[in-house]
Amino acid sequence: MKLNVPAIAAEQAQTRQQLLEAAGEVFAERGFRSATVREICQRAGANIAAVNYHFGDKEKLYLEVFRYSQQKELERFPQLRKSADLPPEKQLHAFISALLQRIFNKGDASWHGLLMLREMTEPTAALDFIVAEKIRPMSEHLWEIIAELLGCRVEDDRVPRCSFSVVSQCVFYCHSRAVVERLHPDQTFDQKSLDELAEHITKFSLAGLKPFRAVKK
Amino acid sequence: MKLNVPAIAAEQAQTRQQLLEAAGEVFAERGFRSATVREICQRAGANIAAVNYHFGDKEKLYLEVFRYSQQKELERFPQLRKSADLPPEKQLHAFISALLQRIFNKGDASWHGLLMLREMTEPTAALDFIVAEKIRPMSEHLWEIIAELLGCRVEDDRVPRCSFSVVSQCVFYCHSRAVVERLHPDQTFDQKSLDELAEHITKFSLAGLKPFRAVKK
Amino acid sequence: MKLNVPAIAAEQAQTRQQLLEAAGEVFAERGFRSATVREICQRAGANIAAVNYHFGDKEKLYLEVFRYSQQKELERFPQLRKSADLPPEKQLHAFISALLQRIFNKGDASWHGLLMLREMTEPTAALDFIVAEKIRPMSEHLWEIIAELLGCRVEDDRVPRCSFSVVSQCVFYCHSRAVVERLHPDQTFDQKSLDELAEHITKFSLAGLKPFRAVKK
Amino acid sequence: MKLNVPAIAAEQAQTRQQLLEAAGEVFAERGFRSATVREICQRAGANIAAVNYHFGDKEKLYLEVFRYSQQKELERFPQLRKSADLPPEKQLHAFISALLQRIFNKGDASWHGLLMLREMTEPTAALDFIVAEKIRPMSEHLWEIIAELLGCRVEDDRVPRCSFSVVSQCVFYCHSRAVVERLHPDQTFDQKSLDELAEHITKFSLAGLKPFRAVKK
DNA sequence: AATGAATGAGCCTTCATTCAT
DNA sequence: GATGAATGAAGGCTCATTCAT
Repeated sequence: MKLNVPAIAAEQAQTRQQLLEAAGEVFAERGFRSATVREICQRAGANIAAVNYHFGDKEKLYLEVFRYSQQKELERFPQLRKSADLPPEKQLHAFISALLQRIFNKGDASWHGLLMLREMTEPTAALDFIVAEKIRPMSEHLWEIIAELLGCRVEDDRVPRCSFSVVSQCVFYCHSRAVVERLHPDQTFDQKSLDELAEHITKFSLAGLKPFRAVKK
Repeated sequence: MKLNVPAIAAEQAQTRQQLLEAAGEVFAERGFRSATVREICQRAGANIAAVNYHFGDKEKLYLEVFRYSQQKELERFPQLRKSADLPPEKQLHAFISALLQRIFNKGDASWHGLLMLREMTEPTAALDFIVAEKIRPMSEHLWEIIAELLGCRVEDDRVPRCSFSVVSQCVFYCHSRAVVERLHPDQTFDQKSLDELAEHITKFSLAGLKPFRAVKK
Repeated sequence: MKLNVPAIAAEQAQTRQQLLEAAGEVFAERGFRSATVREICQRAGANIAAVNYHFGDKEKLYLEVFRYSQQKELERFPQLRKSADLPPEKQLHAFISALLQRIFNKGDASWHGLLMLREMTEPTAALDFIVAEKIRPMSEHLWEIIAELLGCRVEDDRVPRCSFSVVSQCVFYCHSRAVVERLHPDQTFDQKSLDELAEHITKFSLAGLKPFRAVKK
Repeated sequence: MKLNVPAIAAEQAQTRQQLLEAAGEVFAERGFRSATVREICQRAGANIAAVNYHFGDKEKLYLEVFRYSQQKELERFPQLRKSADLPPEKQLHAFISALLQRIFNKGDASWHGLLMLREMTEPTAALDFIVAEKIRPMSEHLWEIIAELLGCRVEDDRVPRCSFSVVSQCVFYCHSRAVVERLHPDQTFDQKSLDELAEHITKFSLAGLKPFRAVKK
């Protein structure tokens, strides 16, 4: 009968996780303000008071959702690592592919990107967390690839600008998805399309970088 | 006593416009849900019942704001027109410059872009209107430029993809502004920076387009 | 038809007053925390949102109730004034009588005293207001009477102590009423009893003051 | 295993007492409604369900607190007894001193008086208990002293009135403490002040009783 | 026996909307 | 036509209480 303690702990953890998942969905769908604690609890199959019990209040739950999202993403997509043995062109293609995969990541975690998008429009404390834990590491990885392609140091002024030119082409399909779908209703985002898209962005970017190359290294 | 009727009508029109301006600001700042009718009416110096009186309800006001925004923008930025006499490289640069200008458009109409951004995250009927009236015309203009640069027909599959690659670099600084400011706190968006940015994007894009050029067509 | 403006103003004022009266009763009966805005609005025949509309929130209403109470009391009991032509013994009797009248003041204002009693047990900002506006003026009036009876200056140390001895006998029947009623269930507080009580307290106090008289003036 | 049962029983009794002490404090500080079961259990170092487990519900705990308070007070202050060998003047002084001591009783039991004060404003069943167990015995003791001083029978009408006049001067400093502190911020209630106060009240009362003395009876 | 996760009623407050004037 | 007092639904949050363990 001593076993019931871990059982209870597990049950509590389960309720907590269900709340986090439900909150992720609802916050992504409706935004922080429009999301109601009631709906979150209903979707999580929990009582109306569950949010306050487990997280204190709606705002703390919101922050916790981002922490949870980041943790889940780390589990699903082990950190992109610079593989020094690959040529930088291949590394760029790998980076672009991976970023698109994350963005169009379907399934039970599809709200992660939407939440981030909402933070862009109306930043809260959560954005600082995202930038520090997720965006900056990815960004620095890209800088190294770009610097190598340009034949310059990572600190060079051209690096961030060119990085933005690359990244922007990827996140565009996340941020402007609603517009893209209206302009090209037949556009899909299945795995095949994603591969083609990665191909296109890599090709465009590698060529785009050329005029910025250092004359001499 | 009948003489004051036109005066009253003018006053009413003024109240209407003040409501639209105030609503634009407040909707942009807070989003549809968080914006309160009270604040809009206060900023417009109008009665709390003014919104319902002039527009029926909050939602109809929201749609009306976009119509008003589009109309105002047409007045301020006469439609970008393809100037067939310029070489396509110059036309691309002009397009990019103009788009950045619109996006970072300061002044009393600075809420137009923010409102559009909000529509990306949470599309409403307003987005259909924006796409039809604003984005599609601009998009088609860009397609023509790109098609000419690629030496292919406007209907070619490469055209929209390459267009997205160009446009994405511009709107990135709008959509991801909050992130950019956190990654590079010293980045400003004054006129000089905007010109340099247009220069960079044009250079990157012209080079990026090269490998997509039709060998012969 | 221009007359409707004052009519509306009057109606609003009436709702406000009904809310204040209802709030006074409910706060007195239940205390600040236990009192519910719902009950206050119901008793006032107003909507649940009326309190927030007229007073901002529950706390501001609470403070306003005290201001209202003080104003009402001033209307009903014109300020006790030292009538220098009466001998101090008569003045003391008049003071005690008036204080008892106030305390046992029946009718639609019977909650005033109860509210004050609650402030004794759990002081809020309202008590500072009461002391400044109501208690201190009365207190200073009594000091003058006592000083004259003792044949000393108002600043003398004996004055406040003896004043407390007098006042305490009056307010006792307010503060400890619940106990008094349990110890002597047949005790009533009608006008006749109040007169007898005033008689008793005056007699007791005048005699009690004697040993504190200044030997020489 | 059976051997730990008494140990457990002792532990349970200790938890019960800690709950009573904590409840006394919290009820005194916040009042019945504002006091939360959570805080009581936390202060007692007990589980949140402890109150319901040990006392049934919050209200039963409240009543139990008074029973506990009375029992504790009996232990600390052995019943004031009429010492027939002392002259009544000394007895009155002793009574007043003892009452003031109880009222300003500092230390870990300082909430007893506060709780009683709360019962004055909003009597519950607890007040009946207090009156029967605590106030009536003290009251009857005072009546005997007063009757002796007045030279009349205990049943005489003057006795309760004069008793109230004496008692009121003592409890005043408890009930109106918040006001006294605002009118005379420099007033303290240390032992020395209490002795002086007892002196004053005795002097005032003995003199105040004089005109009520039976001429002959 | 004792725990603490979970419950649901109820509180204060906000807000778009209505309606008498 | 235009106002603003009033409405009532709904939201976040608190709390005593319960119940499976």
